[in-house]
Amino acid sequence: MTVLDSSSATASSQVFEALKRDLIRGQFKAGEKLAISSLKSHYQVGLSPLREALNRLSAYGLLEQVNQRGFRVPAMRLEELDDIANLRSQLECMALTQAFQNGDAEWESLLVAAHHRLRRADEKPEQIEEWEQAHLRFHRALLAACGSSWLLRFIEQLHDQFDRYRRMAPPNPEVRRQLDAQHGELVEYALNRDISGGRALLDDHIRLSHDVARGCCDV
Amino acid sequence: MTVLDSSSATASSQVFEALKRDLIRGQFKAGEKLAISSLKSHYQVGLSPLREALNRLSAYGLLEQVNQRGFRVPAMRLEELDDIANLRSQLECMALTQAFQNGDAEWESLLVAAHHRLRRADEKPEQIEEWEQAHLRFHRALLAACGSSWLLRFIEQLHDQFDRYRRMAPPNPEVRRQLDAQHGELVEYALNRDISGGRALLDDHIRLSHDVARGCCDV
DNA sequence: ATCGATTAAAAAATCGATTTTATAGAGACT
DNA sequence: AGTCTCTATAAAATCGATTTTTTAATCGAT
Repeated sequence: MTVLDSSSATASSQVFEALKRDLIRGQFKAGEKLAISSLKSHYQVGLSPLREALNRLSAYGLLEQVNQRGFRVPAMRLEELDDIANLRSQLECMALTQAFQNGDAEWESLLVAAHHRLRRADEKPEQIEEWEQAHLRFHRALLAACGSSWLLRFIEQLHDQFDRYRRMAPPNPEVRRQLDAQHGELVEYALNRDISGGRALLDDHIRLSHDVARGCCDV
Repeated sequence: MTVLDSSSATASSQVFEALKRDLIRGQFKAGEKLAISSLKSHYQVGLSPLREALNRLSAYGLLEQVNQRGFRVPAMRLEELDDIANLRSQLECMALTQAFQNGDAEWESLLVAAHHRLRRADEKPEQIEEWEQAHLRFHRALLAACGSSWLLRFIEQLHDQFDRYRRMAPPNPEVRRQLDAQHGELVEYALNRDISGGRALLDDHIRLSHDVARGCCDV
């Protein structure tokens, strides 16, 4: 049973966030059909806010809705992973270029701060969720200054999709070490405004995760 | 009062489609707060399917939801129009390249067919909606063979956003003539697999609509 | 045994009513 | 007059029950 906080947010948006997290974490089996009544008791909400959350999640692409047949978790397809990784790489390199061109001192300091928090989160390997959040925020901070809110929106969406695949892979300390090193290098490139270096590294960074995820995506 | 058809689609998805169309058509004032009860009577549906549709539309970006304060139509901002047009241009050129590389005979014939329907729709100027639909389908057909479903998804979303601005502009026969000519040329480039020519033209095509829309977007 | 139709059960979708929250307006005070 | 609080109203969000549709099981026929 997941307890929802009692902030001013509506029940609907709380379930949305909780369900989104769980879908990306892989708490549901790929291709599985969601049993609404069990979700109701699991997340402790009524039918209306739950259905509203499910509708938002299907518009976002983390669920599929079939008319009169409810909601299902999208299947994992190798072809789709490749599509997501490839497009993510292209869009993020595009954003990186603009961010390196437009970024100001404020952007730099937020990026350095996000990187610091990521390194700190790295120290406690037992709390994956904290690291995941710090990781997402780091990548957000890297591109935040790109100046295009629609580009950032699509990148965020692809990142969530990508993570759904990436998080299927078992933890690999060696890969993790490499990825962490790349995060540090990305900050260096950002501060030096080295666009071509940054693009190449970001591309490698995504490719490395992609290759790992690829190994766990059957069919 | 909008009458909904009686197909097998759920009330929820029918309102979604109808509302989406009306939002893009500019039937609601930009920045306006939606009065749920009046929507209920206008679209002749109950509260639940209506709210589900509104939730999907905000996840899609055609509405904004504020906690405990309902749904509102996003404001029109010149800055956002520029962002949308610019990103749309980049993503569509990316897709065009891939479509021209991957497209087969089936793609060619569907494109030619879509173009034909667009020209036919052009003949009856009184029925804007038919032309709009044919126009959307033509642009879909042009890029359909790009091979990336996520890229197509984002392009569709941007196209809808763009149209919300474009359709504010009053009809301009001269511009329309130019755009129509470009559609024909795009087909030519597609059949010849002329990627650089196609990209340049598609870029011009979007820029032309962008310039027109820009004139009607105050602030 | 397989296919098709019929029906019972389960699940999805929708409705109407209730609860909660925001908003606007009246009155009291500075 | 302006600001504050309180209250009445309106709107949003949620709940519980009903309706509709799908799914699964049963029976009969080929």
